[in-house]
Amino acid sequence: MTKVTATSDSHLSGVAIWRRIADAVRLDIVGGKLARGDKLAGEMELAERFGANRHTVRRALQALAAEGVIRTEQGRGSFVDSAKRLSYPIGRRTRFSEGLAGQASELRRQVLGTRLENASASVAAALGLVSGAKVTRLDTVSLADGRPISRATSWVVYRDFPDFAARFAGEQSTTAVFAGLGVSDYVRASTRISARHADAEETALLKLAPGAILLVSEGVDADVNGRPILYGLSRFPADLMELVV
Amino acid sequence: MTKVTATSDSHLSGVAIWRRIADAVRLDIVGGKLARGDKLAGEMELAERFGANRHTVRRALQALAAEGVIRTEQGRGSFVDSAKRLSYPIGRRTRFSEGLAGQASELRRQVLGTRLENASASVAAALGLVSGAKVTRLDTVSLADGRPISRATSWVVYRDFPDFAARFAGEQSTTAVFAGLGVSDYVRASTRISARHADAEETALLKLAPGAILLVSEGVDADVNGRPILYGLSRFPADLMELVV
DNA sequence: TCAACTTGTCTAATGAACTAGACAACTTAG
DNA sequence: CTAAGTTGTCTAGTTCATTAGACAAGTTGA
Repeated sequence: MTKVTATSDSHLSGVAIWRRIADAVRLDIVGGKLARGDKLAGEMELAERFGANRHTVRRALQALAAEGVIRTEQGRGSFVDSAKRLSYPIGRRTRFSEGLAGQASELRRQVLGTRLENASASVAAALGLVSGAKVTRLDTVSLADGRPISRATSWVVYRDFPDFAARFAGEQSTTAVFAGLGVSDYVRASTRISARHADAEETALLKLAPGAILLVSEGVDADVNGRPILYGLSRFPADLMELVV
Repeated sequence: MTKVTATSDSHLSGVAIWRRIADAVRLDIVGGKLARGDKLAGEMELAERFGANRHTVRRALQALAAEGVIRTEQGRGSFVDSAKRLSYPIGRRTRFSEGLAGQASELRRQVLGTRLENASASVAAALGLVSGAKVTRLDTVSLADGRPISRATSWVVYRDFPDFAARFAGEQSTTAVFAGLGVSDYVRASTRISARHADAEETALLKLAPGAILLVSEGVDADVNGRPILYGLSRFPADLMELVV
């Protein structure tokens, strides 16, 4: 378990001690050191381990209980109440549902909306367009067993696929939509991965605790001729997901 | 620029408002929205944008100035004083120095130490050993232009490469060490990527602000026959680095 | 039943975080 | 030079984070 230097520099970090303790304990759980049903150390022992007060530890445990990660019972202790992280595979043939099959019993992609917009500098660069060119934007949230696990935004060149938005309403899968538009196959041309804190909108949509960390995956899909067809920006809660290359 | 809902839920997140503002502004800088030398919005405008007090914004800017990300001048404003994120390539032939060549003028790997230890459950599983088998552990910190950009730990099967630790003292590159041990080529068999907050030791070694986010890359290198030879765990400051697949 | 150990709840005190307002000091454009 | 706009620095008050100690309430095993 990771040690947190408590009192000395909590005011320098801007991150409350109870949150750092909660993060450390959650890491042991989603990282596999503690399995579902395991008993956590007692509040006194945790307080000593982190060099903090028992009340501070209690606040961390309350946050984890509110997230559904642990469950606390008076007189007995706290127990792990969640599973390991899901692994999202990334490769040349990244497909959403195939990769997670077997790790969750129910996968669903929910469309937040589509709209036509002018490509920003970064979107235009990724798709090989001039800045301001028309693109179709698709916003989605994906759920595994009812729990949100990713927030994705995709941009498609409007000139090449004017029907993209309309077709997506009927189909649930990007692969199927492109198949209907004459693109029988596509591959991931490049992927960039970074990490940051979730903003307010992401916190709400992904039902996260405020201040949660996101893994951000940014990539371009290209057809068999290497022409860019889709630019995607996916955000995964780092506590729930890991990316496997 | 990302909006932060300020007063309403700062106490629920455990992350101070000034830190969230600092993170949002830093994200605009390392993400490329603001270039070196650009002028930031004024303190009043930032305060309004984030729904916070000017004093709170000032604290965020002071933190960024202390990190060396911006520079503030009385009567004039604040200016960007740092460059974009470095991109670390990940693929079947991940090599440290090759990938970053051209992005920094000086790359250095510093050996913190080597030691013989018994494989933990996760290390044993990755290398295909029984738990407790002897492995050589190597701890390093890498620097680009004098700035720490990664903290890595590697484990090598002792039985297969008993001289690994000794040889690493002379050579600076893992590739060169394996070449001297008869492994002419090796490839990355698998990579898992996650993200979390830095702990106290990582914060110190990587010279980070407390509470910084790390990208964690975990992978196994295998020789041409597919036999695992090295298990590596690398941690990159998410503000300085992104991973490119 | 009893003793030891667990979590739950209360009071109290200190310091940091945040807000609010005012004014000084500096820079720039007119 | 002047006016407008910028950052720097005070004071003051409220809320939250953290510590400390004490005791209640539930669980477990001897």
